[in-house]
Amino acid sequence: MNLPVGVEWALHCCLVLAWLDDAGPVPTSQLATYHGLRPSYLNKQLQALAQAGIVSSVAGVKGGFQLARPPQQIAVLDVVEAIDGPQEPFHCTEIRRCGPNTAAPLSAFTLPCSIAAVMYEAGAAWRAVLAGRTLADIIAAVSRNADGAAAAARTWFTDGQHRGAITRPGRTRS
Amino acid sequence: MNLPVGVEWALHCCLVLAWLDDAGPVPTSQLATYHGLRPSYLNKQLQALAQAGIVSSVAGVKGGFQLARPPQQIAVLDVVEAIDGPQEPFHCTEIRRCGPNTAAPLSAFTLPCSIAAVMYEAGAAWRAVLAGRTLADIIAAVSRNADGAAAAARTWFTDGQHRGAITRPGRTRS
DNA sequence: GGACGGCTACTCGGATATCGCTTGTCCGAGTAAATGCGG
DNA sequence: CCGCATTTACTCGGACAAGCGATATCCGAGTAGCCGTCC
Repeated sequence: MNLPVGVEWALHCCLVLAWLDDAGPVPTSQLATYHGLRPSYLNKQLQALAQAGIVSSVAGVKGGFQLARPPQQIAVLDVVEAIDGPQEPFHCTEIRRCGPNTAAPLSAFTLPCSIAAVMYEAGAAWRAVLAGRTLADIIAAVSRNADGAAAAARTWFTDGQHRGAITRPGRTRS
Repeated sequence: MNLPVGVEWALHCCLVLAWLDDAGPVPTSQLATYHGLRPSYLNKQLQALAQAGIVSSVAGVKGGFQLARPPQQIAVLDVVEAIDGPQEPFHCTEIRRCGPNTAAPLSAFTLPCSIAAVMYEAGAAWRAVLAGRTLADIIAAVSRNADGAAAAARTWFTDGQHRGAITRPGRTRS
């Protein structure tokens, strides 16, 4: 029950891309430098986002990624499922049918497994929260909590500061 | 974002143990045969349940496992966390502080990351559903959907049928 | 001076290695029942 | 026949491997800007 690290990376990148919406495409290298992440692996996450239609990629020398939809139309769930996949956390393998009950009539199993039903209900609650929060909500929350963040990011990116790439160690989880 | 298979196994075993509450301890081998599971690996899951205080183990020749609490006091969340661990699905690594913002004053980050807040909220919703459903609820649901299941299990276990262990292939996910 | 063709540098995109964690297995410590023996 | 010590078989408990997915990296295809040349 661990979400891939790429989910966090993708969400933060989407937030930055929303802040820089009108500034043209942003390349992976700048996003990686800004967040202190490895460009190679971040590239993979952004590819997944592009394949899901959340961001659009433009090739070429001034290329990069930009949001494909306005932030109000990007749910957090969209980003999570783009990286992690749309599968349920819990998979029912119908073990209630694997023991001596194999001989039982098939009609006894028309209704779903009650255990799986509870787990699916929990998964639905999880997705409901993520589906109800959009990128616009996060933007609003950040502007409430740390108002200067958006402006600072815009300044950093538009001024093209590439100095001092602060890399963080890979694979070591604090 | 995948729950270990052991979660499903543990929940089904708890259900059976609840049905056989007054019949004394049930050994791993019988639980494995009944569900068509590998005894060695199931033993590991039951150990985790015992360590969490959900089931109590009795050693010896007629030993096995039995529920340590009445089913009304065993939430589904207890079983899930006993197997999967109590950790959040999402881990905030504070990447907002890793880029050029490293130089920013610490006071700018007193409030939690808005992205992490949404993810934590989703995790809380997930746990809330699992915490609100107890083993007794599942028993009630099964008796509604498949009334004969409990009685059939009781008969199978008390009659001591060990014949024909139906094993299911490991690692192959249908 | 303006337009065009070629070049270059930078970007995304996917194919390719590596590591940790879940999965899977095994054997030893411990215990309670069963058994044989003595009273 | 009853009580007790020994044996025995069965249980849990934890230590020990294997496989797969997440993590991490690299290089090739493609494109847009730039530069030199020609008209």
